[in-house]
Amino acid sequence: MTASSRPAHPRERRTAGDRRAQLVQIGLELLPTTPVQELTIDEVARRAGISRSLLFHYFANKREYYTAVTRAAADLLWEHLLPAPGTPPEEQVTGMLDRYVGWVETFRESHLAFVRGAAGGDPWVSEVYADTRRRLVEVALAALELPDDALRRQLVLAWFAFTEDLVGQWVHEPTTTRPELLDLLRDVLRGLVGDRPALLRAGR
Amino acid sequence: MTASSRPAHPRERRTAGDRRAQLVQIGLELLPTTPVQELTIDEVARRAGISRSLLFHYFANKREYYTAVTRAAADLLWEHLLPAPGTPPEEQVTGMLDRYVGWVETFRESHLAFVRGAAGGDPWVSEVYADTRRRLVEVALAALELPDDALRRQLVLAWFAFTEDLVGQWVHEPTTTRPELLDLLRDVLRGLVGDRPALLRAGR
DNA sequence: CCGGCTTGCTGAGCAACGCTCAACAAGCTA
DNA sequence: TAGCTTGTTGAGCGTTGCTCAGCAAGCCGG
Repeated sequence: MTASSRPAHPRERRTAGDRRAQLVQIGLELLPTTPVQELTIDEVARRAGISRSLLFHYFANKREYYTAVTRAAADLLWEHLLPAPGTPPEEQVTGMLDRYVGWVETFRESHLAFVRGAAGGDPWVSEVYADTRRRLVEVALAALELPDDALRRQLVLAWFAFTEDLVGQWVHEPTTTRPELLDLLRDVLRGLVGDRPALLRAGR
Repeated sequence: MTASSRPAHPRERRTAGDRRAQLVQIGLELLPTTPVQELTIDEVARRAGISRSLLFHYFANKREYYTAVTRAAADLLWEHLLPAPGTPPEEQVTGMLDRYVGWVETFRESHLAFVRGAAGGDPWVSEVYADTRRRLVEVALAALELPDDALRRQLVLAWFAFTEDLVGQWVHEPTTTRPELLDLLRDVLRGLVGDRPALLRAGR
């Protein structure tokens, strides 16, 4: 009123791409403290220094926004896990496992929050991570030089669930050494789908 | 207006216990179609034929309501899985496994919706099912006549995650026969925590 | 310099929903 | 009849997701 008609924070104008990226980034930063679906448009807009309306200019609705955030988180994980091209097959799986545990160790709550959000509630969000997992199965089976029939796919997916759960517990209460954990996980996987499966008696 | 001042549906007065049970029951019926946290008070009250206000008389807030619904679902599962007293130990685990698969086969979407809701999002809801799982671990380890040290607990919990995931996939795409599935799950468990563990090299 | 176009952006406002509160009413007891 | 307990409701408030008409900043052709 007393001052100029310009707002205190002069309106910051960005390109569409920049703004979208910023909003997703803010979502990522809020992930550890807030379940994805409970992010409020108000809070995100406030942190971005924009109006609520603008967020709806970039995302049709709230769900589209937080699925975008979830996808961004899944992509970060995916890129971190993927073996460098040229890695010999036998090292690929151990490498991915090692990096996965490292990832969980580094981000702890943040990652657990992501998994929770991805596992539960909204089907749209679940589908995002389910997609990433499916791609990881392909990579894993290829690295193990095994065919990916339906049964093996299911077993590797279930082994992911096992791994996620176990590593999640382990970072909070390390009941074994890190190398032992890695060996265990690799042995379980080999036992499940390896070419001379110790467990997979149910061949077809 | 034209008729008496009484409402069309004459007010149905119930005891506190009955009303609470009815509301929880309605929540259970809505579970398969709606993620727990997205249940609207309006919808539940409408189905119960009461005002929104009354629901808040029985549950302090929305979360308290849907955790009650979740707990009810978890209790149903728990009661269905528990071995009958007097069952010989070696039959207890196979029996629980058999009943678990039967449960998932029977309720399919309903159960998957429950697991999703329990796994994701709201920590309060997660805790409800986490509690049930912890009790199941105790039962399982006792049935296997194994000590329940920290490592074994973690492994059995992770094996639950494995089982839930695999059975969830299997009911949608049966890649093996039912007995083969049960054998596989039992073998994996034995391999993980048995007294001569095929996989548990990481002893402490 | 001006009109017009594109496009990033906002404010007012609506509808749905969670939640509160004062008060009514049905049944019991005295 | 009076009074107590307790199941129940309607009005209403604040927040939140979402819409819409329109402003404003930069860029263009004339």
